Amino acid sequence: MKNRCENCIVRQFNSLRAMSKEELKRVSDSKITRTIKKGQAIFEEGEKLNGVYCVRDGVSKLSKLSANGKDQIVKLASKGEVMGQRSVIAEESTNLSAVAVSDMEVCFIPKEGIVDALHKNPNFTVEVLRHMAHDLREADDVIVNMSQKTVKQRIAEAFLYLRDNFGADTDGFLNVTLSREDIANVVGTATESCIRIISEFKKKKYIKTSGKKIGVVDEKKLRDLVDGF
Amino acid sequence: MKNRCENCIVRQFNSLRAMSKEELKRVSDSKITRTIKKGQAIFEEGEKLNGVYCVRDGVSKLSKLSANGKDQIVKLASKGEVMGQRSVIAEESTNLSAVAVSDMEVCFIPKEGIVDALHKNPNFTVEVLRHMAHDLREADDVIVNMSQKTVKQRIAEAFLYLRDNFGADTDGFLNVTLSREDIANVVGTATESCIRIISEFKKKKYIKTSGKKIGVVDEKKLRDLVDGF
DNA sequence: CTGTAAACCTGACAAAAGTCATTGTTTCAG
DNA sequence: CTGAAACAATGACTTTTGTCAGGTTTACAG
Repeated sequence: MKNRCENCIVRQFNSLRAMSKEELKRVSDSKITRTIKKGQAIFEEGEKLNGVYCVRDGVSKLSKLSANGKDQIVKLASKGEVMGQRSVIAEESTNLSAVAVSDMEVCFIPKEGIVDALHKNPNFTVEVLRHMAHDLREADDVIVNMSQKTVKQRIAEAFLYLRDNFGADTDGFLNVTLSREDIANVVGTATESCIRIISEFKKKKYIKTSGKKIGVVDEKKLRDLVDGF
Repeated sequence: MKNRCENCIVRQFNSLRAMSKEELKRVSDSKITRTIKKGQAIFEEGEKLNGVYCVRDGVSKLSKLSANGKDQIVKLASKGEVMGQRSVIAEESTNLSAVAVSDMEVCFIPKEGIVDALHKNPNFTVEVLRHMAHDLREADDVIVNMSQKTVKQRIAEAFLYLRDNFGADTDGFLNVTLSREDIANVVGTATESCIRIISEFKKKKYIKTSGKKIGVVDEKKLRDLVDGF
């Protein structure tokens, strides 16, 4: 239980045996836990990170400011996910900001331990590499979705994605609660367009709402919409 | 001169000293050179690749078929670039098709040599990792562009990108010649919309054309357009 | 050369998405 | 409990983009 942070790293990098005992211990010893309130930033676009953040609890949005002043949310990170690896590995400043979408608990892991393990432990590095290759493939899929699908399709897909990745409570409402604006920023559209489409889905009984909570009602219909009927 | 293929690998992976002499020799010995005609496929989406392709000459488009039947071009690879690494590293089938945009010469490098070096040479692996982290960052930028910029902005940006990355001849015409349909598939729009915007740019003297060749005339105007005036 | 297929272009229209303005509804700090 | 601020919703309108249905030009195999 006390070593949940190790698990973050291990899960993210998908390689339990890739890090040696000493490496894990060292990483674990140097960690710092922090509590973050909803709406607070963990780091901002352009900062130099000297370590990675591992999510213990809550959800964070990773976004990038576009030229027209809108945020584009590129990823949502929840329990067990690591933020800031790219920056640490490439030794560049981050291209993304991380802001808490709910109250969070994160732990910070200084880069030294990670960089060291990367250079000394090929198996670990290969696992990280594999993970990144996979992420890159997913990024290609996102690019295709963004440029070929309509806003309606992207919103439908977002709800299915949220349910599959963050789950739903016993009443069928999504575990992550995003504002309409955040949803708009995930799919890359205007907030008003997003609201209108959500209303339409609600009217057609594809989804249900209760306050800010949203629940998937008709998965099949949403799926059909995404796939172009 | 005979070892230009080594250079491909080295340049792409950005690490001359990261591969040992023997490793380089082995990679170089096992290479196979192939000539590909314009329009021919090098590999297709879904195939399992048992090696990577390194571009010696010409340009290839890497694209993915979307649900609505349109191709989305995700990347253009030219001299010195490697195609198929992700697939080999992640041990997944490719998510992209590679088709020659001009007559090409590529060399094929079986995966064994690469996989072997990855496991045995941490420096090499770290370099590859770094390269991939960088690509992933670029992918984020593309996602933001695709979802926040208008078609007109994306087309203007595409011309600037093509000129900066593939250069222009003495008359100012781009070295890569893409059909209007290909350009449309790069920016993710309908061919007709693409043609209309190209005509508009020509009328406004932002670009010039001669047959299929396109040249950037007013870089500043294009830049301003991309940045939203 | 020359016919033909592919590529390019254009107009007319429809659909999708963005913008602006306004109002209703929550939320939550004090 | 309450009032301001943030969020959600909706109408009216414009702009952008896509689609269909023709045309014209260009490339090139035979």
